Amino acid sequence: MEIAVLGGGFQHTLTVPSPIVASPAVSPIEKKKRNGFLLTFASTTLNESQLETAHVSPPSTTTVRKTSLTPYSARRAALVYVQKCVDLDPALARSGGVLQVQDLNVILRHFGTLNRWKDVSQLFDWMQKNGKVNIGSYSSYIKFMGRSLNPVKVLEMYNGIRDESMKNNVFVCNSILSCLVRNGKFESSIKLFDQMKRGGLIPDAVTYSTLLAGCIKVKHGYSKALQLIQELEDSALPMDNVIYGTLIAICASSGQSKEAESYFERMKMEGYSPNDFHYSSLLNAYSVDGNHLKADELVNDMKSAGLVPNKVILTTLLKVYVRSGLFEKSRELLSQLEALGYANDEMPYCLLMDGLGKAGHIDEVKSIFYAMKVKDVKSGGYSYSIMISALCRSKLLEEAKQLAREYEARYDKYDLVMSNTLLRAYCRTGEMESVMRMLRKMDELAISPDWNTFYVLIKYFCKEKLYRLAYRMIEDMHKKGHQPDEELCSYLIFHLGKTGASSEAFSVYNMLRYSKRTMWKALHGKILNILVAGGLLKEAYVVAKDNAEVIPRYSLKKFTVTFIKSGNINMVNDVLKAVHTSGLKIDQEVFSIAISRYIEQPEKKELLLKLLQWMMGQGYVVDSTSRNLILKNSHLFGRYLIAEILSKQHQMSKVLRTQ
DNA sequence: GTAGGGTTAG
Repeated sequence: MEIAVLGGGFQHTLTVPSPIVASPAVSPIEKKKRNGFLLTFASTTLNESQLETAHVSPPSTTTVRKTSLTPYSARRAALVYVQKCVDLDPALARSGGVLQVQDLNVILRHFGTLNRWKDVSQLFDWMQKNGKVNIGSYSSYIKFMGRSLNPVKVLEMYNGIRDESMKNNVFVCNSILSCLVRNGKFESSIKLFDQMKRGGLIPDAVTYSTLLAGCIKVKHGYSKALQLIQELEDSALPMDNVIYGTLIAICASSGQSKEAESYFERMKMEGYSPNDFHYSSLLNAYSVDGNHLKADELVNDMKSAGLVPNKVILTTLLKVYVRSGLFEKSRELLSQLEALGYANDEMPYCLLMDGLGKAGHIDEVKSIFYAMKVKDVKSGGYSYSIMISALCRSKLLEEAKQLAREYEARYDKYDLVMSNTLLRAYCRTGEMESVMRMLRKMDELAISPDWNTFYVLIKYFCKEKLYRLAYRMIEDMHKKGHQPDEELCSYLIFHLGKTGASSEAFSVYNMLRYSKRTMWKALHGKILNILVAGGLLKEAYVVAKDNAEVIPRYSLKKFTVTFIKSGNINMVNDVLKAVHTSGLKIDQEVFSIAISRYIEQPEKKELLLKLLQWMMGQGYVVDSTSRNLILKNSHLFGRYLIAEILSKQHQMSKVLRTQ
């Protein structure tokens, strides 16, 4: 057992150079670089030979007593031993007792720095079980587990903390929030932040800086950032250059170039010198509105300040030129990038290709794409995606499909955008098998579809006349929170209606109606026709009532007649009133249908009486056939009442006639 | 040795 541990430990020192044991010859620069690790050791007086000894023979409480090692050195020895061990649990069982919280934190950070997540987690568990944790342990643990992409585990741990002062400690909170932000859980981080504040957290500049970083790549990130900045200012916390940098990037990514500029100026006014990041973020903001004049000026300012434009700055400048439509200038800059050795990956080519493609210059896009192949530029798939999209846009569908196949054969690498691009190429060329294969692939790789995926598929299924399938897709799309737009909905409503799927058509109509998207007015009339044809009269009533003013007369009339004939009898009067209120004059023919229907169902006599009274109030006259029909059946309704109403009706019609 | 950041492509 002991031999195995020793052997393992030794092997470990051979394969991974331990930062804690300095090698004999270390250059001053090297020493500076490793300073972080060496600090652990700065306070100890142990020399290297003692360390090696300590490492080779596992210390135990008995050896501590029996040898001449001081308790302090024993702690050091135990630290090194645990840090270098292969099997953590037995090592902790043997030596953990000697170690203090700060020693364990050193080991925790050591494992974390080496990306040994399993060890980090195992050690932290042991520390918790043995009550050897402090704020530092928590914040380091959270930091590392956040890096190993395990936010769920981190949250569970955080929720399990009983000690309120620990739970609301600003360091612990900041590292939790950072973990969420880094893993793309911005919404959750904001929710948790509010919860933490209620629990007693007093946020500091780091807290705000952490949350601001999350605003960059989310929708409405800019307005959220403004709220956070307001809070920061209300708390009288200072803005530093980190916060300014983040803010400029947020403005750039949400198209707020004026605001980006103003934060940049404010930062300079407060005495901070902008660095490469500040410059490139502002430059990026200028790309949004294609402001190449300001961009050139900024790059010149930067040079005057003694900074040399780097690869990112020049690539961003290229983006500005492309967005400004200055393709000649872009080509020149790309040549410069090539000369400087800054065009060894595909990004600058992609920027130019994308701009050219969107401007419809497909031949130039092609020539850059093939030139890249000749130059052997590294590609991660972006250039393929741009090229395939450009081909689809120019309706060169066969070429797009061929290139999609080539990409799959060569790279077999997928993310959401690539999957959508390939799907589009296959859908537009009607490659059903490839479409299905792509969908299975997305499923396997857990790539969840977005708005574009659904859009492409629904259009495709419609084209293939697979309307039910298209409907299931749009349902799924809606459930996942993506709002289909009007074009797609009306297209599908039309086809569903034509194939008699009126209830499905109605549900698509409702998706659009209850979304915040605009709605084509004529759609109300279309859906009404579909519902009437499909016999969904109750639904038709809702549509007719809410949108009567934009529904064509003939549709409204057709609905009214159909409803009076076969809709719910209890609602017949309501329908007539609603149609009348919308300004449509009701024909006598319609009333006579209603009256015959009531006569057939004497138990609804109250409704007939109400109708007759209402008609009178609105100046509608009962025609002679209906009148005779009512008189013939007056015993069912109460002779006196009927006679009274009819005589009033008669008088009214006489008045009307003389008029 | 407890926590934070920002730049370019589909």
